[in-house]
Amino acid sequence: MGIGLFENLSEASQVEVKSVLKKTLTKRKAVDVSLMKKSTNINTVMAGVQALTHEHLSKYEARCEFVTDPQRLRDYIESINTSGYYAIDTETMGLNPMLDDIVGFSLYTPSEDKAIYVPLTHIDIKTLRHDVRQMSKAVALELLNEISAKAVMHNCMFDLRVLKHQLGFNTKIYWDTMIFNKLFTNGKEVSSSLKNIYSALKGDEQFLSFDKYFGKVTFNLVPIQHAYVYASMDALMTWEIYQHQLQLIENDKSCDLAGILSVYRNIEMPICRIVIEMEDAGVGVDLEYCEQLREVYQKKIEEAEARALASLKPYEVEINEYRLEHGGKKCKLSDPIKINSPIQIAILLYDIMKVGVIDNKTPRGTGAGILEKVKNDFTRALLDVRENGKLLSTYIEALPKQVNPNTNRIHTQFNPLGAVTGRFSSESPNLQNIPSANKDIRKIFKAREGYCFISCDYSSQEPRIVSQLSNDPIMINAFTEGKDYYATLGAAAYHKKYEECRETDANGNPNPAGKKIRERAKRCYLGLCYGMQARKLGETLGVTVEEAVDLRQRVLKASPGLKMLLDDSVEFARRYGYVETIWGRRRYLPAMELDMYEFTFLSNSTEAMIFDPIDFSTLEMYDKRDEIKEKYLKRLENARGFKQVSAIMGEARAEGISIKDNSGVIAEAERQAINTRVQGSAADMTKLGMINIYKNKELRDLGFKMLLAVHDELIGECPIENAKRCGELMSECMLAPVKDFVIPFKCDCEFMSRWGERLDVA
DNA sequence: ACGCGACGCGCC
DNA sequence: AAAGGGCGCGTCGCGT
Repeated sequence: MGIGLFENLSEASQVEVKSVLKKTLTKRKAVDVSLMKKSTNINTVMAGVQALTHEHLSKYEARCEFVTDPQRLRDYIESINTSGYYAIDTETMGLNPMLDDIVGFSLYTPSEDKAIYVPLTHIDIKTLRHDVRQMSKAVALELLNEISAKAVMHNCMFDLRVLKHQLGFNTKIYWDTMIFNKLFTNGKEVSSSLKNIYSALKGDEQFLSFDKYFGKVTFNLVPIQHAYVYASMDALMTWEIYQHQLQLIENDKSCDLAGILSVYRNIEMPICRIVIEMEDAGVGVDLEYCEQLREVYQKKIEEAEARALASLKPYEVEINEYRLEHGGKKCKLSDPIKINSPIQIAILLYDIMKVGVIDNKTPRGTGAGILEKVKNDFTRALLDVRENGKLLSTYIEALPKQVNPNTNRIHTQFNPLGAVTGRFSSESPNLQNIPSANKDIRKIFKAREGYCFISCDYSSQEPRIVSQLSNDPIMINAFTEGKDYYATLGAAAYHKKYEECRETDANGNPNPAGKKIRERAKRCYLGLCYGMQARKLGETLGVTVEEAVDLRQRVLKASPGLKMLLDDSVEFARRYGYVETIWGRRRYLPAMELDMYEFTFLSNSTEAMIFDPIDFSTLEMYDKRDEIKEKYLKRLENARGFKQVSAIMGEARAEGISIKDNSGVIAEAERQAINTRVQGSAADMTKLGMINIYKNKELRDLGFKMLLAVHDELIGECPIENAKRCGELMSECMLAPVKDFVIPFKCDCEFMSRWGERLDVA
């Protein structure tokens, strides 16, 4: 198969190639690489790569070129500058843009016939040395710096950082085809990968992903003559997708897409460089403190584990009996017991202690809620093990592993479109779920010498958004008067005075009765926004379902605007198949367009008979299909309760009709419709706040740098002496996007030497 | 040995 | 009858 790339290699060289490959093979993830799976033979692996690239990509050779001659690149860049726009894409050793080296880059501009690939760091597998037939990084950088045209990329968050860190090329992004695609298809089940978008665009051909072609083989090992078409095509595809996206906007005569386009232009594109600066700035970590914490928490866990095992002593006989009955040594209940195994815990709880079913939904669940209800020595100890174990493995031990050795800081990746609602997600590590209740963990993060953290968060951001969206007089009043919103809501719901529903009385003394009402109003209100049902609300408040139902009715009556918001969101989503935020971000909700019940007439059903060409009586059967459907729909509509519904569905199935119940996914989409408008608008607001902060010259001059975004909270760093002023400016910038709202917004600032450790600044 | 889904749980 | 929105990650246990 193919030409053996290693045929001419000496034995010794083969061994060396193998070691190089082995390193890279263990680094990368593999996805279905059938040609490589079975064999570790290097010849086969590389021949597979070659065969695949040849099979799929050789037909594009005429549109691609690899460039090692500086003069050719210089000419190409002149072309780029003439046309004013170009697409650029990088190939790298991995997916970490700060640590993984660049292997080459590709360019395309429409005034040239071909897309080009510029190889930089490929290895010649014959000599196992740097391939001499490529351009040096320094020369490439010098030439790239001549570009004055606007750059189009697919996922610029990655390429911009690679170009900056691995090549020293600092450039700006003009258009990002991935961001555009994600925004315009948000919520639909489509992939935004370059190859998938392009394949959909072309319709007739599947363009394979990096993994499909190269699997675990890093790109520097792919010989340039096999690599360049793949790489060049990335730039070409990006360009064509860009053209298609321009067309999409051009054709939108009714301006249906104006809202999303505005989010694209005014939020998501500007946010890119801001987030890149945050990621590159990183955040400081106290490794010695981590080590101290590790010891403390390890002790805590050992102690709790010992307590858990000791509490099982009374069950020793039962446990041994269970093991004997269930496979002895192979029993799932291992010896010693694995305290972190939910399966083993379930056996202990339900089969040995026989605590009975606690939660009907998860009859053998071992979650914290269930353990708290069982409440014996064992579950108490287990909860301690869980809690401290989580803290140890997820934070105390994991965070130091993420420290970049070059900067001694953690450089999280923030994905601006990581959540469908428009929120950021954060990964490697996730800095948006660092424990706050626990007072130890956040202190792992410390400000630079002479600097302090400033944290500025929107005070009750989502309730204010709800009030803005619903235009409810009670809510507007509470916020404009600066009253406690939930106390106001509680007072309106229970026809009491506002003062009676506050957590404290006029003198600042605790007011338990008021606190209770306020708490109920709050839980109920938040529950409504999340689509929580009365049952669950009752559970979380510790009241009966009846009381919960009553509470909900009271709150909805007290706040008619909230009721309208809930109803309108669902109605809008049902009519249009999507919802929008205040700023025009859209989330499609395909489930809203489903029928409550879907009918499939199986082969043994009446429908099958219509295909019998001899028996004309089946024609009559065909006509009856809709009738049958109608009949079942009527019955399902009138059915009360799960039992009746499933009985009807069973009956239908006996008749050869399968009925799919979509009520679950539709209800889920309804909850999402409501929540997305609220959460998504909040996300837009925070992002706009970030953009304002970034644009503020005074903040920049004061040495302020943004570091983290945690949904409704922004955290930055600045010299301690400038902290106070920076806090004021931050707050101003964050509030600017909502200055015209009927609801006043508010931000709270905190200054910290470590995260979670307050600092007084003059 | 490794990928993957389920579970459980940290945050807003 | 039953249904809380949005994330990422560690562990387990299964499957290949």
